Amino acid sequence: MQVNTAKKTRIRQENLSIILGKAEQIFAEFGFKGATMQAIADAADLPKANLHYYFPTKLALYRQVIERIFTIWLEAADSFDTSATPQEALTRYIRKKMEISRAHPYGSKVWANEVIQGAPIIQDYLQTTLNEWTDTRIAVINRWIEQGLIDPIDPRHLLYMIWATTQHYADFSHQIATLNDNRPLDDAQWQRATRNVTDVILKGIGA
Amino acid sequence: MQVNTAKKTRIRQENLSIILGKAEQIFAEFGFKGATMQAIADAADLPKANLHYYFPTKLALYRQVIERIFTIWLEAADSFDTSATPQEALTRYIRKKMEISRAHPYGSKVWANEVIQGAPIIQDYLQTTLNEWTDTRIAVINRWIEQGLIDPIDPRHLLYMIWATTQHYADFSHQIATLNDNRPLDDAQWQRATRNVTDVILKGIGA
DNA sequence: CAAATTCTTGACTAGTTGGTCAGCTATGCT
DNA sequence: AGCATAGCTGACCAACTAGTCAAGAATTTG
Repeated sequence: MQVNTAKKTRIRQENLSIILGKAEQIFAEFGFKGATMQAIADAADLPKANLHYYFPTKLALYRQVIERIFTIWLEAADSFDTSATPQEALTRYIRKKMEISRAHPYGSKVWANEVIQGAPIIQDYLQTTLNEWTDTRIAVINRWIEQGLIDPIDPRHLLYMIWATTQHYADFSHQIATLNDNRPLDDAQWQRATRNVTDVILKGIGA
Repeated sequence: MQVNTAKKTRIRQENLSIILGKAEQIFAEFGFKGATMQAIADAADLPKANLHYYFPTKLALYRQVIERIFTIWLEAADSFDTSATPQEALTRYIRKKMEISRAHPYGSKVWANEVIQGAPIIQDYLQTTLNEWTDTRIAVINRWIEQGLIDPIDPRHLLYMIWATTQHYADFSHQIATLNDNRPLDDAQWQRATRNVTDVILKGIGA
């Protein structure tokens, strides 16, 4: 049975992967409504009807794209180690978020687009998983404050600042490139950006 | 002639204003492609054909919306007083940007959407006006660094951080509200947010 | 090899949407 | 009042697009 399934799904796995990747790109570039199944099909080099064989509707495809992004987000969330010092936890978390912004800019853009438009699809994720995760980190930050390890800042605004700044490098990459002689940031520039962001935030909260 | 024009355009002025306002809202909520002329017409309580009387095409309407937003952005830009101290200039600029995020969330969202999608419409604004403005402020920040008024940080990343953080409160207002018991931030919370952002950034750059 | 299952695809449909237009009404001026 | 200009609008169309489907090709299994 397992062997059977594995063999069955070889082609399937490949096509799913290609379609999801291209869909992410097209959704990021044109928004949900602006992205057409035909455009995604062309990008994936498949006939449109084939897309509907794997994903019954455009919305279903979009949901899968969003879920993949959310998984990556959770991966970064874990790097906010609640048992570490403020310096360690935040440095690692910021670095991870910057790495994700660089590795998955399209995913970040789709997510941003979705939230900007009122999160019609991912509302439940925000209300449950994100809300819970945020509460635990707020508790940790408050403990740091009580212990005098950082300044008494509102933990929520610290988190918003980290999210905003790190995701900005993905979501606004076009603007950043335009102000960088129309070139995307190179390795050294990404490193410098990460260091700058980390330094300012850590120093800014007195860590 | 002038009197004539003024009288002529009374109705026109009113309708233009209503349409642009509603269009901003609909574009923010559904993106360019997702926003329909019919939806904008309904929101403005006008027949669709009437929209096309004032704006020949959807793209023309969108351009006007974007231009209005850009004007507001320029207004904020001026508050970055190049002759003031770092503390004064940045405090005023951040406060202004936070005020705009609160007063014009839809405009900010349209702008964000546009940039995320590669700025197909506003590319020229980025290349010219924004680029020039950025260069002058970079020069100012570098002077501050030379004079030892702030830490030697990359001026670009400081600007990106300010843009990202302040605009986050507009663009991600839905997410912020969700994490705030499903309520938008109230007056006190906006003040607190502004103070937090200002404090962390100023302290973070050693100002 | 033959049967069964999975995958592929061109052609089609129903619904949506930007934009048009001809004729109408309201407004303002002399 | 009468004329000219500006503003309004229902009805319509062409283009586009998500989704369907039936028939065929490829792959796997026994």
